[in-house]
Amino acid sequence: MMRTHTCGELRAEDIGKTVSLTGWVNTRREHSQHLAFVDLRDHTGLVQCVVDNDVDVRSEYVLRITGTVEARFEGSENADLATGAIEVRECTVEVLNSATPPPFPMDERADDVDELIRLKHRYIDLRRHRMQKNLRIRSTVNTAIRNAMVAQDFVEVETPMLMPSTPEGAREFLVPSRQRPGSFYALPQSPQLYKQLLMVGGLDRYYQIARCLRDEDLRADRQYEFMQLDMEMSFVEVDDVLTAVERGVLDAAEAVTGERPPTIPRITWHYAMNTYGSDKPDLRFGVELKELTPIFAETEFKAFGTAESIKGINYPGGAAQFGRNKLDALTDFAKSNGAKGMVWLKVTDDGTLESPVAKFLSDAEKSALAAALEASPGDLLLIIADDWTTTCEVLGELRNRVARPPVSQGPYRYVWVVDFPLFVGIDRATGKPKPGHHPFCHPVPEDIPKMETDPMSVRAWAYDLVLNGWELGSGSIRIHDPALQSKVFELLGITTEEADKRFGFFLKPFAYGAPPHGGFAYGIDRLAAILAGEENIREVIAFPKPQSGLDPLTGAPTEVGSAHLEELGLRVLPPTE
RNA sequence: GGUCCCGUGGUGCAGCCUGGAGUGCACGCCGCCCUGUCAAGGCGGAGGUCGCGAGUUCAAAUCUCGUCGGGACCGCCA
Repeated sequence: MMRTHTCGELRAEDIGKTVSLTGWVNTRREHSQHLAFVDLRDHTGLVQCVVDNDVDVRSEYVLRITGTVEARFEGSENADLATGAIEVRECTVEVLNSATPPPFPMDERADDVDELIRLKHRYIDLRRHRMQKNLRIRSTVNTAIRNAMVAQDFVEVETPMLMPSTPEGAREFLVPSRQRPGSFYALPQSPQLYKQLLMVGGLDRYYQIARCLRDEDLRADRQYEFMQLDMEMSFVEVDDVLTAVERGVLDAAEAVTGERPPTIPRITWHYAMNTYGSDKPDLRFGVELKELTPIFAETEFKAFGTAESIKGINYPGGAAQFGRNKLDALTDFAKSNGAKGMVWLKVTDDGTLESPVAKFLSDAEKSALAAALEASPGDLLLIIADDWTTTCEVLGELRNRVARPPVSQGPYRYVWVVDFPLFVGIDRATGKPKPGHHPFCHPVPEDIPKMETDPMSVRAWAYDLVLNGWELGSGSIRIHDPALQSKVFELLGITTEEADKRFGFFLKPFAYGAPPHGGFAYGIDRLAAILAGEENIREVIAFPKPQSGLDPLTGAPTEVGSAHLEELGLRVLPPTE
């Protein structure tokens, strides 16, 4: 090694040692012809080196410094630096490489720099403490998860990146075949199909930190490529899967923060919707949805009189921060989310309710309403009256809008949402129900008799893991019984021929003895981002892409030559108007 | 496909509403000075297609339209 120590590790105990350090010039403070201070930086931190100023040493020069560790002069210690008690003196400086000045500051001021500039120069941005910390947190998360899976007898198996195109779900990236021009592989949206085949193959417990690719529009929590902890288990029930996943995510949180979150609570999908208005509820704050429908059973207020479901939330102390403009904006927000309208009430200092609709409500209704929402002076009450789904969903959006802290702000509140509905909504084209999770998801057995009579009420053995209001992942127990699978296909309006065509390579193996099995997959980028205190997964990805999907560093995607295209049997169409 | 916000020396901002010479601030950069600094300090200097293109105007960083780029969100992500 060119160094004897790293920059950030030197302490008072090292005084007297002759050391060689390597790193980048973080800052240089020059005092005269023969005195300058160089803060040398590597991945472990900074250390101050006292150097002779006749060496030309500038920002981001790559140096090897050999010198002696000495205590700093009394009064000149730096408590902000881990190495602040010491400095390296009598330095011999070797310039290993010079550097042009970086395009942005290397300290936290660069957090405000246009992200595109950071991405164009990502190799410099990565030197910064924030990125070093984030990528190491991510590595810690990966390691903790791997260890947890291995400790539970999971076998790591890699699955193909080149697979057949399947029309379901997210838009795929396609890879043209050279040997079969006109035919294409698809890059995996997830290893879903393969992992179930591994169960048929008797692997018993499979896991993989898998790269998944989806050609959908990018967001703060979405990239074209992302990593999932993907797992599948045989001969299990829901509880077994949740327990196995839980160990990994709790280990990861503990490894990063030093604190183990409590056992993850489990709530049903219906409870989540009814209480938080979301299937990915953020449990870090209250502001729960309260049932108000019975209070207005006899009301003369028309907007409430005809509604199937009336619910409200109380944002404590919110009256003062919501003036008329903000309340109008909230109302518009509620409408844009599908509500017919929104009723707001402010609790005044004497406990009366101030609202444009107050005059339509009886005293009894008002006091029952205040009691149900536990209203105190200064509170802001928001009420939605609509069908149950709309009421819950809109109030859930309002709850997040007014009261939700940033996702990265602790504490970490994991929650399992279980018993998702088997079907969600009706496909307009076919008139048939749409699968809530995917078409191989096992119904809750006691609900199977209702599949024909009341399909929308059938629950599934499907579950999501949520952290601070972000969906980390989802999974289910799969159907292993061909008869039950046929029945589900039938309800979905998928004929036997269609099923064979679309899922044949996947379904046929199930005839050869498929074990009951189930699994889960969760996003490592999202988990790492939250544990790193970031609100954007790009901050925990070494080389992410911006919203356009164009890589500002490499220029990808690029055009390719006609010979290359011809070999693949491809011709590019002129741009459409 | 849609809504909203942003684009001014290398970086971050102000200027724009109410048009009048590329005006200002901080950091960085270059040079000089300085023997104990901590994002050192002092003095001096360089550095600009105000994203791009039209339009209005005697005159556009500023007003209008378009376009490109970035961000947040909706659609989309079984």
